[in-house]
Amino acid sequence: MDVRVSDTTLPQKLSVKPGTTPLDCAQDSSACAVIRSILARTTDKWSILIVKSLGRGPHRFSELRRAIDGISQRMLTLTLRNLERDGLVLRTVTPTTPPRVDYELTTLGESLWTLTEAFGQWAMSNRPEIEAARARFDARLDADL
Amino acid sequence: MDVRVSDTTLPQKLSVKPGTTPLDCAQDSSACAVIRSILARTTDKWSILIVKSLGRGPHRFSELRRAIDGISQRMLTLTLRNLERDGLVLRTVTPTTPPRVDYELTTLGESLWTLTEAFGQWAMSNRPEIEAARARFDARLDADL
DNA sequence: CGGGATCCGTAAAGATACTG
DNA sequence: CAGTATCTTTACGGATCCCG
Repeated sequence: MDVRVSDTTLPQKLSVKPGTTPLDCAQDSSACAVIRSILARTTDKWSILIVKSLGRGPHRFSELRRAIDGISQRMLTLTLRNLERDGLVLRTVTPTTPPRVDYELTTLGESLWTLTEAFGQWAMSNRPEIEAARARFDARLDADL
Repeated sequence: MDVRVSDTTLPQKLSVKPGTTPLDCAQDSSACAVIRSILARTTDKWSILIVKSLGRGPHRFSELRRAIDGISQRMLTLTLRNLERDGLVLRTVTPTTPPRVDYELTTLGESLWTLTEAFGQWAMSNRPEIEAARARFDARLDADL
């Protein structure tokens, strides 16, 4: 069922080889669910910011809370628990008074950090272009009305 | 398939000095909100899967709907609109009967695709380790009860 | 076929108060 | 200080109907 596009200029920079279809959700649907759960956990709003913050070394709970603007203590706790559960973050409790809890990235977490860092860099460097695209889109919507 | 993410932007294992705090959300809080909105849009559950599907070339609406298991037509429409608004996806309407709409990644979208692909690869290759960590964590919870 | 509009249930996020 | 528990609120997502 070859469907070609009748458009004028299709960049098509990516070479789509017939045999190579890596990571197709349709053909390995068993793994897909797990992958999706991993992606959902590792790429959600707060996880990215937490991993980013921990990328520069261990931090205490209150330090993270202050570093990540707008996060509630509940979301910080929940997200840290999930990251710990996935083996991305190590939690160290020092039972003093007052208690002290430090969080740090595991080796696995550090490998994830390089990816989130790349994501952050991408967002930073492409911010003007994205904002321009948004403005154009919204302007076109207004014009069509 | 040219998945080079490390060329210029990906920092490999930055040295973690105590004083240096690059990309801190606290010190550039104006940009932080925009970056967060970009990250929220580009890393949410469906966007990643759509970008991944479009990474192998243009697709129609119904193709995407079949390719992405579990997505509703509403979420597909909404997410595609948002991606289009951010300049990541190009929407081409062919006003035939029945109508035909094709979606493809823009150049900006392709640069994002390399990142999501890297994320997917990371999730795939680290899946066993993550599942093991989850099992360990859950087992420890049961033991503590 | 590719949506838009509407209604609605649920689950996640926020705010607040309390505790070891 | 680092959570837990509870309540409220939000918006996410699905189902349905409709139209060009």
